[in-house]
Amino acid sequence: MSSKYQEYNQLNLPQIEKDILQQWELHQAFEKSVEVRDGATPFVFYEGPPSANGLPGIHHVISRTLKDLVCRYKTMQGFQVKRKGGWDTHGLPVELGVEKMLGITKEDIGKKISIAEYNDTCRKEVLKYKDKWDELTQKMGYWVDLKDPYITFDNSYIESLWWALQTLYKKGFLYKSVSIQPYSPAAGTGLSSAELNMPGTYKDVKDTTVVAMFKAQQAANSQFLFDAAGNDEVYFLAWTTTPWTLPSNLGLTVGGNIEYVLVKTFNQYTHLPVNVIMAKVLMPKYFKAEGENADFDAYKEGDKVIPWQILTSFKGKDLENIRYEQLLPFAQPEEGDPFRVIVGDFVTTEDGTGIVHTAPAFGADDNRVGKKYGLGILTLVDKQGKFTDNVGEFSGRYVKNYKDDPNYKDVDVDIAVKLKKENRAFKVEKYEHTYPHCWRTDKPVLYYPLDAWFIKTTAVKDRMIELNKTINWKPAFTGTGRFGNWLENMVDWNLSRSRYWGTPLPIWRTEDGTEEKCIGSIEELNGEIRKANEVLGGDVNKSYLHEGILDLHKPYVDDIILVSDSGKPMRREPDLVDVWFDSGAMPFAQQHYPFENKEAVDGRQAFPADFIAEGVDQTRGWFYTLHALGVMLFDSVAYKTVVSNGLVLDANGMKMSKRLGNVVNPFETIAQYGADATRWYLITNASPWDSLKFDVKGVGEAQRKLFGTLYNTYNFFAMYANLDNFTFKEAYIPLEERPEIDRWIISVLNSLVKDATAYFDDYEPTQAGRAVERFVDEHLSNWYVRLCRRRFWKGDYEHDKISAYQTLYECLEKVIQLMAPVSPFFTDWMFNNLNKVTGRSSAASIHHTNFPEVQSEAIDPDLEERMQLAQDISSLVLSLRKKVNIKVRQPLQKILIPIADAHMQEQIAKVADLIKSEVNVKGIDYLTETEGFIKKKIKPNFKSLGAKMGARMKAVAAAITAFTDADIAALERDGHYTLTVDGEQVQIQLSDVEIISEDIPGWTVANKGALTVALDITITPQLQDEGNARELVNRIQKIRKDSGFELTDRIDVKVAAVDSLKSAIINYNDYICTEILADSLDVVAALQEGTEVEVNDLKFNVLVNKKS
RNA sequence: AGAUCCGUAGCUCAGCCUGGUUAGAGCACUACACUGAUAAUGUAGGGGUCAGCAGUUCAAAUCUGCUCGGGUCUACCA
Repeated sequence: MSSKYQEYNQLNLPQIEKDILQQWELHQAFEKSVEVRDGATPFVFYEGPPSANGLPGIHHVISRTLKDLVCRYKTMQGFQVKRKGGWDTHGLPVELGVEKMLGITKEDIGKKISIAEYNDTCRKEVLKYKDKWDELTQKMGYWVDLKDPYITFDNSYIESLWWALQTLYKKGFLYKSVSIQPYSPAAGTGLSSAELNMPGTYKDVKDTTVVAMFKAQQAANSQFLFDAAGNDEVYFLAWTTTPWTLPSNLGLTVGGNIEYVLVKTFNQYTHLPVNVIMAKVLMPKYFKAEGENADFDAYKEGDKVIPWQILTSFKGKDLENIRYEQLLPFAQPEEGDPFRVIVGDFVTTEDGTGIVHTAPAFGADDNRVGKKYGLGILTLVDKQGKFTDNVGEFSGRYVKNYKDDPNYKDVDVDIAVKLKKENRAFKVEKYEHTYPHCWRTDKPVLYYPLDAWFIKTTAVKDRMIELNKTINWKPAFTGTGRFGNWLENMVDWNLSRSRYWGTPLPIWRTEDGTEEKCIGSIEELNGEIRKANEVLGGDVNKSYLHEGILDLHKPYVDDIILVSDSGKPMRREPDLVDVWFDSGAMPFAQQHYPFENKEAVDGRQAFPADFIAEGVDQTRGWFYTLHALGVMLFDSVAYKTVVSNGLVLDANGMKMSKRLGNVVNPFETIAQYGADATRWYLITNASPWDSLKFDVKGVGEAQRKLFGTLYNTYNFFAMYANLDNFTFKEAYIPLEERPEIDRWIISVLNSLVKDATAYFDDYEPTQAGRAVERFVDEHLSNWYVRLCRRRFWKGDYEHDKISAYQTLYECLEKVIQLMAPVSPFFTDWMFNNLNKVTGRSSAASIHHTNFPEVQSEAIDPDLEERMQLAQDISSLVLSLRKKVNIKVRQPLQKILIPIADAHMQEQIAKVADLIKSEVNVKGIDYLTETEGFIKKKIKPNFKSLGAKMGARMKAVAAAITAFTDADIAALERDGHYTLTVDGEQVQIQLSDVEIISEDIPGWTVANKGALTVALDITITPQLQDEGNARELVNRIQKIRKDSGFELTDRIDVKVAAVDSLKSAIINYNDYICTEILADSLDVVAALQEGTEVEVNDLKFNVLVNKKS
């Protein structure tokens, strides 16, 4: 233990942090913070794994600060919080990075470079920036276990994923199907949504669009149309921007509640009379108003205005299942019941005709609704992007110019021409819209049916929605809004990715697809490997027979051939699984469950998480996959509380991106301002879920304001505590034996502890931090310390002084504990500085201590109220002094305060001494209404009055405002008053108005709310003397300080005082001497030596000599 | 295009859920004061069509609808 508190010359946060980091490492502070809670209730936290193939940015600092502070807080609350770090290592971004680095494309893999080599490169590259990440983790003070992280490419991790996949498989949740995915014929590959969202992929293109005419078939369910049309032909109109999909059309989708009309008119190309069906609200797009009910017989070719007439109208659902003739009958689907009108919820009347041409092969919506109605599927375009051989005259033609053919003819145009000729086109025009393009080839993407494996999440949709309601979402609207909607509209989870670096799907199939096996562990696979070799013989799986499989990645798993129950060879389904499966499975995969740690997960010790936090962009990513797997595998939520933090924008509100070059480098910010100030700024500036405009100036402000103030307060304490040898060795002085102001700050401190605890418990660190800021600045520094300064440097080391030290010490001790979760370095530094001397805590670090508990008995609302009164009154008096230009150093006789009730007077009386010394007046006079000369003002209380008066409110308010002094007096006397409004009598109560003492005629007054203060500004000669004495004290103190004297040095003083000061020096000689620690103070006639000073515009010399 | 969040002083944010009549704070700016915490502090001042429009209401920054601007997610769909 040290006997002196360390004093400092300057606050250097970055240096403090370096020192503390060293100590943490030396003493294994993090490990110990977990150890000290051995046996305590676990608080389960999951670290969302970052991908280390990109550099960390400032936005990573905010989510990690959030995670860290919750974990530190819960540790201080007595929970054991294990934090296993992790790395997300698979996936497309890794692969794209490697391809870029090697200068290859996907097609080159397996040709120019072996899959084994490629994957080895990925494995190395993915942890490229691990060192940088580790450095950030350390420097920002994020406590997470980096020594034993989970890594998603580890065999043990993948084995857990396989267990999960097999479990889902056994439950019947894993199936193979066709899905419509973005596909680039030019590149010959499917595209991920990430690739589709790369900048520049969406381009404006001009396409030929067609409103095609689908001829309805006459039948019982369509008879109402034909009745209206006089048994003429009836056509459905459907618009498409991709006419090349028309040969694959299998359905027409309408909106169930949309109103449609049957219209009699002419085809503008063939001039034949037709009857067409479309949505009513879209008619103006196709029909001119003046054509309505025009003369049909008079119409002739070339007329600008085409006559039309509505024959009947009906709802979309009336059209359901009406059949129509195939538009371009080149080929028919092998199965299904096509060419029907169906109902879908995605139909809008924004554009087109309100009837959607539906080709299940080329649109996700189309496919979904097609499946629902069993339309079948017809794919007349091959993977090169050209029509198949069975599309008549269009066979073999590319649907878009994928080969850069200079003679390419737009097939859409030819289809439009054909339809025009056949009286099957109602309108053909160019249309400009945005369309996605392949980022690598710049060619249009098309949506194409590809084989894929799915997880049937829709089977547990209701359960997922139900369990989601038990999750504590911060902010709540993310859970009900964004996430809730997402669940409501959920589709099955497409697991398949045709890539190389990822978790392989552990499914082996016979060639005909009739038999398959889903493998759930390494052991099972090795058994199957040997079995296949025995049954199939030869070289099958030869290289895997001895040691079994060593790496669960491609290409090794693809070498393995298994055998089906009927003895047929089975090969692995070539897909990898979506990386989101990797991260969604981390709760159990990080534990290598169920092969290890089975009890921890099954016994709900390590599952589900009590808390997770990530960026709001993870809502449909990690948050979703965690939830889906939690529900499907364990019928449980995966996390009880989730905080989604917003984005970090730059100072101008722009998203930070490498492209714009506005990324804030976290290392620089931390180096300059320190991690504590950075963390504090990030947490307190905006709620975590609001997007944050990051401005380094704000970090500087946090540094100056909060940390600077605390540091000053500490230094102040240390300076005097060292002089007095205060080490908290005396017994704790009971609160009731401490002065008012001590009990007040302890009361406020405990209120703060109460509030901060509630905020932290509610995952509102922003509110907690702001409350702490208010306390440190307004209450502790600018009121308590300022008012108590004299107590620390005046007088003997006895009861009052010890009380002050104990009080200030306790405030510092507890406030840094409240701050410790957010700003771990500075608080630990101060904790050590304090604790080294006092040894109050046996903990080696603030992070091993228990969070302060509220002492409710210390909270005194009355006390807090009257101190607020004292602050307000002081503030008013100071403003009055300013108004009449009288310095605070000049004592004044008294202030007058009108008193509303006895309680108020009692309250003020208790803090009268504080007020008097703060504003330098001799006394306080309380005025009650009996004095009679206070001018009062009355204001209606709208809230209570409004409820009673309703519409008469305005008149009542006017009447009250017009009250005379007599009216007010009457109301105060009787407690009620009857007034007449619009001829009606209404009674108002005292509680319906607010009466304040506004003015005391003849006095200088100031108001704040209901509080009024008047100041007596008469300066008597005696007051003048006292003021001058204080001026002199001030000047001599300055000389002492400038001369570098110690606080305790005694002095002799000679003053060549001018006449006007003499009486002050004589009358207040003792006072002055005590203040300046002088043994003698003499007035001399003239003085050559000494320092020139000025008081009230008079200059004279003062000589100060230190006694040896 | 849909969903959702955001828009209050030059800047960063409270207040909105639960409507109440002079809309607050900090920073920055200006002036004055204070000073044994001093790169701190106090007082005063300027600075706002609470994004816009409409509605509900005696009363709207606050509730409702629409519009505009910004962000995010989902989709790109006829």
